[in-house]
Amino acid sequence: MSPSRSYHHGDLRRALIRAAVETIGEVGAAAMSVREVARRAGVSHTAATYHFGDKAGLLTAVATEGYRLLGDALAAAHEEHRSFLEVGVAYVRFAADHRAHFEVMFQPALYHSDDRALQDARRATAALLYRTADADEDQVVAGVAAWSLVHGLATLWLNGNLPPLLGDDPQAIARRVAAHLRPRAPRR
Amino acid sequence: MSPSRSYHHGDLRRALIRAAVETIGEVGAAAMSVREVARRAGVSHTAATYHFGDKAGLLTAVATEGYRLLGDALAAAHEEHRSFLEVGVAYVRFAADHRAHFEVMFQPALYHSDDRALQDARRATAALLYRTADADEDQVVAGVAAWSLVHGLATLWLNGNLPPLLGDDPQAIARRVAAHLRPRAPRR
DNA sequence: AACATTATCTTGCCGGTGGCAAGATTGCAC
DNA sequence: GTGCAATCTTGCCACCGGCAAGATAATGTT
Repeated sequence: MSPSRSYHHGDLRRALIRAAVETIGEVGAAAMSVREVARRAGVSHTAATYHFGDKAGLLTAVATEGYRLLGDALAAAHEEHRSFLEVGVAYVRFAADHRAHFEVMFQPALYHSDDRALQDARRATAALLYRTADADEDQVVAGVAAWSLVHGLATLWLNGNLPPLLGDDPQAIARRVAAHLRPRAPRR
Repeated sequence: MSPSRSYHHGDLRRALIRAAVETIGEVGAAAMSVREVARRAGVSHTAATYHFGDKAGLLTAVATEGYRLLGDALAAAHEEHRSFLEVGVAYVRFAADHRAHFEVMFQPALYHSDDRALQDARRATAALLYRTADADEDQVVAGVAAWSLVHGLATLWLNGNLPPLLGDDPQAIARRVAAHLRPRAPRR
């Protein structure tokens, strides 16, 4: 169960990602240092470099995990409510519950955006947002509009650019705001 | 007119902001270093510290300038077209034309968000987005929806998260996407 | 005109950071 | 149990941000 204390540590890779997420949650992605992350995992900083190549590699792993988690959350919301709006709400909730992941995911300059695993995870999640299966361009535009709305709302909320008047519950705000999207041929 | 070559440099402050914007445009806000910016201005790095206090102070100046420029752009668009949609388009255009400013503005962790001049500029610009003069909460929500949409679109476009299918002209995309906002009591 | 004061910029220094090279330790294959 | 590969550490380097002290130049005072 817990191979924490041992010889070669067990699975440092996962522990480092955990520590990185934790650190980013406290000091922000820009201020995160590999050395600090390694310190939290009780390990030398070059151990991290060994597993991830470099700092950007570590952040690539964080972003990849983020896209997978987001995909899971969106799929679950869709499964449970069969509501496009609730998928949007789930998006905002994800941003609020996983600030660190979210922050990294949308700063591609911080990681290796050409990484294979990352691209796969990103593509899979994007497919959930604008159902790209049907090639109808108008539907893609509608999907982009929906994604833009919830993404913009999430980021503005995260960095405190929303008027305090609206309260501090991101999900409630999301429902009110998303209602301003013109409903358009929901399923095909 | 150009006091560029002289004794104490003339107006280093403006030159440093220029250099910072230029550097950020090339390497991103996170990778910008005060030393590099100072180098481009032909000056020691502590000269920058003298004018801005610290690195965050320099970025505060960049963000402040950004909010002012954005406010001007939005006001001009409103003045010219009297169209709410065109204000949104202007927002996206600003993000595309001033990537560096935009990138800094919406990463408050990078600068001193409690700075007076910054708050003033930010407040003034925000007032243009959801006309906060009328206290009607529903109108504020409508404004937040509009801002969220264009802000999300701008950021997604900036970091390459839009489907290539839509082309590469941010303004054209903005017009199509913004059309999905439910039109709501435009003027008071 | 001489001097003091202030604003502006430089040099020198410090701890911290990311990355590399070399080496130590440990698990595994056979 | 011996060789081999994986994993981690130590030692090093250049760069970074920030501080203290000092140099230089503009301005004000008389």
